[in-house]
Amino acid sequence: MKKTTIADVARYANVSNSTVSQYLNKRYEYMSTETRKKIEEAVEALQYRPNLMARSLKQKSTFTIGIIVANIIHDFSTKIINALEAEFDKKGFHMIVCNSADNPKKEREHVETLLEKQVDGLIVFPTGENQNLYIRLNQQKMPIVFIDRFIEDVAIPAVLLDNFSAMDMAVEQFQKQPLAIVTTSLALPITPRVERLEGFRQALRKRDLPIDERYIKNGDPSEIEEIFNELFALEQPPRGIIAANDRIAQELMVYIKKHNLHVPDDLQVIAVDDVPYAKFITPSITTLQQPILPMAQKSAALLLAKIKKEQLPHEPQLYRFTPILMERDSTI
Amino acid sequence: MKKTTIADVARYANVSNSTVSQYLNKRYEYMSTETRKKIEEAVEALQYRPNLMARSLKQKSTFTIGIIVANIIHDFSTKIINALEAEFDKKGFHMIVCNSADNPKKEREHVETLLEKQVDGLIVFPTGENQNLYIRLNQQKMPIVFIDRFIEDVAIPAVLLDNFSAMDMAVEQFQKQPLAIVTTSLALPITPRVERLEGFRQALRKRDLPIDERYIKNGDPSEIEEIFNELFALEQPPRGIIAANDRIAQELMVYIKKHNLHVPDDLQVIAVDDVPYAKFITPSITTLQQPILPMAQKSAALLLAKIKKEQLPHEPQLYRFTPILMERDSTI
DNA sequence: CTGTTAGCGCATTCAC
DNA sequence: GTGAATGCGCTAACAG
Repeated sequence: MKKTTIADVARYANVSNSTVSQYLNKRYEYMSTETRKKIEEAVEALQYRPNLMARSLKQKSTFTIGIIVANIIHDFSTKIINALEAEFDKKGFHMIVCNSADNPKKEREHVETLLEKQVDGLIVFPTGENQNLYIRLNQQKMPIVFIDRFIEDVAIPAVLLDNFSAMDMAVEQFQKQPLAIVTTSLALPITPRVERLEGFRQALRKRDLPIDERYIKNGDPSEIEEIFNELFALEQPPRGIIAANDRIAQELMVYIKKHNLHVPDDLQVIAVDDVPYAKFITPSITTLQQPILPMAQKSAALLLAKIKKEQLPHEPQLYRFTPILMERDSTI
Repeated sequence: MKKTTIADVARYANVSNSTVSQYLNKRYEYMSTETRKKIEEAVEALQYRPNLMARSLKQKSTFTIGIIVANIIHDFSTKIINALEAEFDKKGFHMIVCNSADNPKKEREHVETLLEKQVDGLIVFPTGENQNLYIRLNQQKMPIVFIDRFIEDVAIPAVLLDNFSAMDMAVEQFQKQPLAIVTTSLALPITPRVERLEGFRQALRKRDLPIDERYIKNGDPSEIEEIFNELFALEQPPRGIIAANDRIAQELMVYIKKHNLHVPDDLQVIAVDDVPYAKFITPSITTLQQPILPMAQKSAALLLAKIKKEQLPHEPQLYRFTPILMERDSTI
């Protein structure tokens, strides 16, 4: 019942604890082939498993990293988690996954507990509200990488979509006006939401199209249907609409079906995030796919470099990834 | 740079380590309000954070549990992970999430490392291949709960769908014959796949319908298109088809669009797992929704009970959950 | 109420 | 080559 320890193995093999420790760390030069064999047998016989916590306590490294996603409900979050898991698994790291649910307090608490658990590094989708916390951690050289979002004036690298190019690419696809964009709530200044709306405005400006804030909307999922109602009650209903993320895209699909809107003739549609149904729904939906795998790989690589203290001298703060346009029937 | 420890706090506050430890564990009865205040200040001034690993080493409990999903690619897995995260978060537990990718060797390795990291318990989607491992762990009283699948002759509770009722409900919905079912690869005897095919056979038998194995198929995602080709090349193509999980459902949707099959007139469709697009695609798809939240709650509760040694005397081994039928246009 | 002591399981000098 | 001693940071008796 009681766990077998290194001492049990040592006793069984008739050697000292430290020799067993050497063996476990594969420093075989420090022992005879004979003792090595004895220890091998003892480990097998006793079904010995080292206690990595005790080891970590000594070595100050746990081979586990903390992930804090802002909202596990988004498709993008789960896809990133999956990709990160694959990356870190290759390097022998485990991930503790937490959800801040876009709640800065929960975010802070998770960060603290994760640090108390001595994780080697942190990957977080920041809510945007804990600047001081991150500034402090950064000073303490805690390895951190942001994904999807960043915090102004905090020198922590962030991996995210090039939201401005994305919106430019989107606007470029539409043939008719007016254009609208809808995203989830801006109650917090969340990077992709802010940037996508701003990118939308820039793309219109660049083309000398009028910017009318009545066509630039945001709201909680529960309010989205009402938002669409308002949009389509305007004297000039939108002829093209950008769903700024997968949640909005889904609401839009429901709305389109319910009100029997004709895509793309009456309304053209582009969704950010390559939702799985985009290609087989009728009509198929044009999307801006985030390059999940490269983004996850970059994040993992950045974090691992920091953990190994391979700090690049002048590392950029923002790593922006260009989306992949999947042209389909909703923008023909 | 060096982490501040309990000793630093003790020195700063002019008390002993153990008094600080008492304070940290909120055993305030054992100290004067004065010293309590002093320690409070010291903790604040030094920005002290306890090292939970050191604590765990002593107390033999880490408040982290290991999750091993068989295939993170399935919608069901990520939904369960999300629900579990919420449950365990409530109780102050963290989760280390691993993916075995349906590879028994990876599964075993993850189990071992997780144990070495001293997780308090394990929730796993077993591949089905490591009976001996689980039997051993169960003897050692390691708290474990299976989800979605179980292993024969291993006394570990499993939370899963009532696949037999599910198939009966599905068959009941169809109005025309012949009926077919397709699931992912049976290279490994994975519970839901085996049970859904068997449940399908039972449902046919019960209704005195012929059982023709040519209509009961399985294969890797890459082979699915070919499987549909075979199915629809039969002298009597299926008039109703069950997609036994979300991956198959997606392949089926693509196939239907590509070959312009008419649902539900030519072909009726039911999918297991309530895929997000089911309600807004045209025609909408009838699904058998797995009750994710109750399943996650049950699993978490079972595991936590085991961890707290509240072992029920005669706990059942299998907790089967009835699916929720979402009747939509694909089976009208 | 507070301090002393002795581990938790392992790694690492440093003598032998 | 091998072992005894020390400490990682914290908790838990047990004295005082």
